[in-house]
Amino acid sequence: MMDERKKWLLKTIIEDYVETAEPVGSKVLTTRHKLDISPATVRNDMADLEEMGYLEKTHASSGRVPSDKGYRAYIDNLIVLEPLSKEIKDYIISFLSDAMMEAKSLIEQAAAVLSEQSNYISLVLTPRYGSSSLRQIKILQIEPGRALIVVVLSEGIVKDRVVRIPNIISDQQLVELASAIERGLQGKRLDDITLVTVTAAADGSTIPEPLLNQVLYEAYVSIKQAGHLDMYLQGIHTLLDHPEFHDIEKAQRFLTTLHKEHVVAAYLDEWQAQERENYQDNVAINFSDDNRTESKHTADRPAFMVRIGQEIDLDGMDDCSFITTTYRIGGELSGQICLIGPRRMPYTRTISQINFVNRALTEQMKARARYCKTDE
Amino acid sequence: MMDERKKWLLKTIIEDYVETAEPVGSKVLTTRHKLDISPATVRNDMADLEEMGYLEKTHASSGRVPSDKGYRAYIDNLIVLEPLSKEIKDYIISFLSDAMMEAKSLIEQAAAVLSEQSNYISLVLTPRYGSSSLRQIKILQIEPGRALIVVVLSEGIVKDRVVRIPNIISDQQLVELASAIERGLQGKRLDDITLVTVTAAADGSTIPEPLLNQVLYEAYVSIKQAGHLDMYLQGIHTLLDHPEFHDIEKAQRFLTTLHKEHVVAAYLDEWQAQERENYQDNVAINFSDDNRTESKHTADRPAFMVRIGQEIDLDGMDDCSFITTTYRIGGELSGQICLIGPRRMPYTRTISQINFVNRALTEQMKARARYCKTDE
DNA sequence: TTTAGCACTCGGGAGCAGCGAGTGCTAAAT
DNA sequence: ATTTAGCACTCGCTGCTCCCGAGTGCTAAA
Repeated sequence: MMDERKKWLLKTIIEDYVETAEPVGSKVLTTRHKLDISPATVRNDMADLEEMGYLEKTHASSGRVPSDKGYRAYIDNLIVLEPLSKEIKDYIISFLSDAMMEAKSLIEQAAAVLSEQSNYISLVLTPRYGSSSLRQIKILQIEPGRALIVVVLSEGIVKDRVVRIPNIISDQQLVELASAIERGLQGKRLDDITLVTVTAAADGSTIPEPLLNQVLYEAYVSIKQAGHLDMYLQGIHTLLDHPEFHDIEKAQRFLTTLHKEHVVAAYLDEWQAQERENYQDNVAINFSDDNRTESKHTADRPAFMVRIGQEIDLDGMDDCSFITTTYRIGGELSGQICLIGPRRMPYTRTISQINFVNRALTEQMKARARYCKTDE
Repeated sequence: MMDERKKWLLKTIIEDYVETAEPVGSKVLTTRHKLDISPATVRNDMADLEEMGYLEKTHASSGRVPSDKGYRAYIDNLIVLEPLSKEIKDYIISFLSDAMMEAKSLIEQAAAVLSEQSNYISLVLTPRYGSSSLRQIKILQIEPGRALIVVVLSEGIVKDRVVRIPNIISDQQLVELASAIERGLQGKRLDDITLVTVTAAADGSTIPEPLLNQVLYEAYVSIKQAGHLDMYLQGIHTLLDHPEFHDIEKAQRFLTTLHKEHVVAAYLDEWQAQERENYQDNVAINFSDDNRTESKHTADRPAFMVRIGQEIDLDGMDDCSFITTTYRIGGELSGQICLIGPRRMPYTRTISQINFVNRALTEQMKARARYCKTDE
């Protein structure tokens, strides 16, 4: 059914289309690649590929354009990733190393560099820290009536927020309260901490009852919020660089959906959960179909997922592609890196980029851990 | 030269154009507003207004469109602001009151609500805190090798960052170091603090020399960064709602410039400085030209500035308008609220909105201060 | 000073023709 | 059994013309 030549054709058609953004026809294809078969032969194969659902026509007598299914086959079976150049790799690494210097977090920088390199929109989700545990909690009085609550998780993640507190509590009382809570809850999983647990831990505080409750509530919320997932979005300005968004309506719907950040984040999060279940089935095997397939990185390449077109059911994003990879911090915790662009995307390049950013990010995290832990 | 009727005409033409986005012609104008003068008369006046530079034609036989100068005259002399409805006001206020509850800062929320209400892009700059003074500095060890440095300014502004430190310093040493610095620098203006001052304040620490220097440097940077201006941008997704950006090239250039956030921020910041100098001259007097001018708010209305079209020299923004107002925190410190949209903008509405957000923001700041200070 | 009347301008949409890149199909060639 | 040449056909795009309508400026009368 799907012989080697057809596979090669499909791959080539997709790559040509990605490059030119024009439907590709039989004639052009043969000349462009100096094929030793005639356009007519190509036409026959194309007709077959179309019947199998890998290609589509934009109108009755136009060239072919890949369908969702075509892209899917390409990604799953045909693609040959090309390694990034040394310069690019070094650039990405140095970009992330600088992150410690600046106020921006490593994760934020990862989103920035990915978007910059790919010229698409990037989106990085932090892990949900629910299964992580509490290491420290501090309450600093900023001024009478306001305090900064700092929560440190076992992975060294720091989150803080400014809260209102009753304005007649002394610095000393707050410090004592915080250490009581810390002692009581240290090592507990975030998910297992409740307002009741917090209150219990604070037993013995010298702060009078009603005032205490307010502070405890804020502490509780801070701990809970520390477990929430954050999201960094970068590169919206690249949107109009891609002809598929020159249709204003489309671009508008896209932006509107993207603006509802939590919707997109929730969507990605859910996916990740699903994906982890089916993981066993999806062991993608790159069956090579020509001898250009020298460089395979199956070993050290982080797993990536691609969602194409209709597979995405967010309004206004049904002719986009999402490329996502999962990065890990320590054992349990994982977050996601995501690249959003039109379906017509140079996957060989973008996948390499997202994979490398993933590797570099993970590397930096480890390096940080190593630096901090002293041993190992 | 510019009699009452011409003024009224100019005002009406601008308001019609703003509403319809179509060049306005003499016929339409007379019927739409049931004028008791004929189209021919209107045409004569329009010709005059054009000659004076207030109106333009898009082509030889088209209706008129306001020029930069026309908008300027409108803003300076003709506009009659309309107060916001009670509902809207309440909504804005409640939106900002909630800010304390969420992680987002008041200022970030102000940007969000302004953009949401106006459906334009909003941008809020925090003050530069250089002239503000240091109230607290704390250094919390997160784990060996990493610390959180918290800086609190006299206005109750809190900023913090995670830094690397040598990993053999004890918690106790850090606490002592921080209080030494705090004692030494408390009440000093941020601008007056240098690495030398910080080092001097830390004299007597038990941390050995080379390690100490690293920490001091980070503390110094944290203090300096606390003085920097931050910027919150909201509402990019509204861009394509406005027909003037349906030209892809234009929208693209706009986004590219906006992406260089620091450029825009610097630009606004510079303006503010300039504007403050010429402040005396600019005392805009609304000379009323018809008796609809019942509701003037000259008294309690915060000053706003509008920059129109060519007056803005940022690439890709030369047919936009910037509306800015300055909000104050306490005495010296002031930040900016800015609304960016196309020149054709319902100024009566947007100016009221930005003014009200300014008032509400200032109010919230005061309320917070009052709550914290207890007295007053 | 205002207005009616008129000739003129220009953008934009509708209708139409021709081009070109593409197709599918058939029949001959390998 | 494939592959290929040949051919008729399709359809989007471009450019052309034509016309409409909303708008103008100018002139002469009110």
